[in-house]
Amino acid sequence: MDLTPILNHLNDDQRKAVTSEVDSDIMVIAGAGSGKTRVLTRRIAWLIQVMQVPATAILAVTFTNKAAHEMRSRVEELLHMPVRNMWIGTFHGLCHRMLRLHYADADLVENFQVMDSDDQYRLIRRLLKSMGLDEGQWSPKEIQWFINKKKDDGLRPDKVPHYDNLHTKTLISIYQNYQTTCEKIGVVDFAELLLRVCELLQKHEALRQHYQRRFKKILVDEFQDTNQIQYRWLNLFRSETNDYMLVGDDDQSIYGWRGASRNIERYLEDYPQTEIIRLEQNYRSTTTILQAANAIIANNQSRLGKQLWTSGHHGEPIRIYAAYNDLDEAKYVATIVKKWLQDGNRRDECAILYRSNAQSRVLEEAFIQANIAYRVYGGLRFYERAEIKDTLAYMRLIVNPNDDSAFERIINTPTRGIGHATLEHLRQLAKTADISLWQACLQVIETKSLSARALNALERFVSLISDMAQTCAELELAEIVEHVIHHSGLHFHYQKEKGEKARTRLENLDELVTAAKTFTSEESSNLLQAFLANAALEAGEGQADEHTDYVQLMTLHSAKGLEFPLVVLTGMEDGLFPHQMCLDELKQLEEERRLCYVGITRAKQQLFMTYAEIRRQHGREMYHKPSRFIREIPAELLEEIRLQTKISRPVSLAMNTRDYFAAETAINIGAHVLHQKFGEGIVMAFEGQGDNARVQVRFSDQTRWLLASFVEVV
DNA sequence: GTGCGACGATTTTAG
DNA sequence: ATCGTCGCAC
Repeated sequence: MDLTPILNHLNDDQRKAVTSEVDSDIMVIAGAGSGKTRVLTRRIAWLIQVMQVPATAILAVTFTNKAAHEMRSRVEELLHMPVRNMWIGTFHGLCHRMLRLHYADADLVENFQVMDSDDQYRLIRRLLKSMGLDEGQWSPKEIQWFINKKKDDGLRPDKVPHYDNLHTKTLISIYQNYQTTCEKIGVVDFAELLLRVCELLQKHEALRQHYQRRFKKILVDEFQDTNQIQYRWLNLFRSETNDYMLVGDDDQSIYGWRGASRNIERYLEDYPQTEIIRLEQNYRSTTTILQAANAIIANNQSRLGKQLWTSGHHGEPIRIYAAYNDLDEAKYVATIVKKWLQDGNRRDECAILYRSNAQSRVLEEAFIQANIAYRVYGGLRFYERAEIKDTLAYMRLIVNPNDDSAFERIINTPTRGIGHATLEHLRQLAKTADISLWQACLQVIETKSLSARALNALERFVSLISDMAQTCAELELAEIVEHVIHHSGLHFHYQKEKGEKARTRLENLDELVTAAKTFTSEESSNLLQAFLANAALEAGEGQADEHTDYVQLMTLHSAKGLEFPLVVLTGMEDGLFPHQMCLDELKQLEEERRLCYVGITRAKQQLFMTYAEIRRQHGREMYHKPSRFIREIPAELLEEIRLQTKISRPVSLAMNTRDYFAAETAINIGAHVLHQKFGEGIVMAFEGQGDNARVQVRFSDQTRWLLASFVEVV
C-alpha cells in the first residue's frame, strides 16, 4: 500500500496526530497556519485506508458548509475514491439529517421545515403582536437572543429560572408561546435542531446506543467555537468503543459573543486523559509577521499557551500608515494595492480587512476611483434575498399549508387585495380556534364571514395555492420552481418594477431555477423537501463569480481560515479596533486581541496596518488614538510610512500624529489662522511634515489646501 | 396600496 | 451618513 500521499510533507507533530493509535481522545491545538485542515483530512484518510475503519463509522463535524465540503473533497482526493457514506457536515446539517431520519421519535411532523433567523425574527414579531406586547418595550431582537440563548443552554421554557422577576417571567411566556407555535406550524429553528437531537438521544437509549456503536471515530473542527449544546451533543456519542479527535485553537476563539464557551479548557478538565498535540510550526507567514502575532497574543491572560515559529524568511517589516482621515486611509490602501499590482501580482492575493462593515464604503469608493476591481464579502446571501424567500415561501406552503410563517410572507405578495383588516380577521380566528391561518382561510370562505370582496380575494388565493400544489405533484423540482415563480405572479410583479434592482431580482429567480436543476440529495428521497431544507441550512454565497481576480474586502471575522500574500488591517484605532464596546471588560478586550491575532496571521508575505486620526462615523467627526494593539508589537518589526517619507521613529514611541504636527508647525486642528490672500479661516486637516507640511483651511467662501508655512495662527 | 417624511440605531455572524 | 421601520396622507 502506498501511503505517500497521506504522510507526505507532514512534520513530526502532524504525523503523530494523523497516525495516532492511542485509545484516548486527542486534542490538537493547532496554531494559525500550522496545517490544521491537512491533519484532519489526512487523519480521516489514514483511518479509512490504514486502520480499516469503515467510512460509515466516521463522524466529522465542522461549522461551515464550506469547510465540510472542502474536507470531503480533500479526503476523496487522497483516497482516489468517493466517500459518500461518511457523515461529514455541520452541526446543524447533521442534526437535521438525524431529525429527518427519526422525526417520529423526535415528536416532529414528517414535513417539518427549517426556519432561518429571519423567519424566526418575523415569527417573534407576529407573536408579540398577538400577545398584545409593545415592540418598543419588548424588542424582538432581544427576545430572539433570549430564546436562542436558552436553547443553546439546553433549557426549555419550564426549566428557565425566573426568580419571581416579572420581566423574566414575560420573556419565558413569550418563549413558551413561541415554542408552541413552532410545534403547531411544524417549523424548527437552528438552535432547536441541536436541542431536539440532544433530547432525542437522551430519551431513546436504543437510538443513542446505535449511534454510539456506529461512530467509532469522531472528529471535530474549530472546537474552540462550540457552544454549550454542541458540547453536550458531541458527548452523547461517547462510549467505550470510540474516541474523539478535537482540533482547535484557543487563540483564534472570536465568537464568544455568539455563545462559544471555553470548551477546550472544559474538555481537558472533563477528560483529563486526553492526549494533547500542539502544532506550532507555521507554514504561512514570515518570521516578522509571526513575531508580531506572538507578541500581541502574549498579552492575553487566559490562554493555553503556544508559540508559533517558522523556518521561513524574515520578510519585510510591518508597515504602519497614519492617515489624517478615513478618506486618506482609503486612498493609501488603494496605493498599496496599485504598487502590488505593478510588481506583477494578482488582485485576489490582497485582502483589506476591517473591524466593522461600515468601514468598507470609503474603501470601495477609493477602489472605484483607482479603477481596481474588488469584491466585498458578507451582506445578503443568495437564499436570504427577498425574491428568493418569497418563492420558497410558496413552495413551503405547497409542502405544508399550515406553515403560518410562509403564509404571512406571501398572502399579499404580490398584492392581491388582501389587506390588513382581512388578515387581522384571519389571525384572530386562527388564534381563538387554535388553527393555522390556512385553515382559518378555508373556514372563513366556508362560513362566508367576510365581505364579498375579501372573500373573493381569499378564494382566489386558496385556489391558487391548491392548483399549484396539484400541478407541482406531477413536476420535477426545477419545473416546480419555474411554475411557482410564474403562477404566483412574482415574476410579473418584479417584471413591471423598473430599475436595476428589479432586473437583478429576475436574474436571481432564474438562478433559483438553475439551482433547482442541478440539485441532488443523498439524504432524502423527497427532493422538494430537501431543497427547502438546503436553502435554510446553506444560505449560499453572497456573490457569484468567486474565482475572478478581485481584491478581497472583508471583516476580520470573515477572514478567519483564509490566507493572503498581502494583508492590510485598516482602522487600527482604539474605539474602532478594539471596538468601543469591548474596552471596559478584560474578557472582551482579550477577544478583540484574538481577533487582531487572527487578522495578522492571515498575511503570508506583507502586512500593512493603517489608522486615521479623524474618521467620519455616524456623520460625526471622531478622533481616535492609534490602536493599543499596534503598541503591543515590538518596535523593531515596524516601519512607519508618511506620504512618500519613511520615518525612522516607530509609531509605538512616536506621539500621535496630531501632536507631532502641532509640535512641528504650532498649528492644531480647529485653530484660527490668517492667510495673506484668503484672510481668516479654520484649520480642518493637515498632512505631511517639514517643508511639505500642509493644512486644509476653511475660509468663509471656500476651503483650500495650503502650505503650513504660508499661514499664521491668530 | 403606495409614497413620503420623521425617527432611531448603528460590532462581529454560521447555520 | 444611512438604512430600516412606522405612521399617515392620498
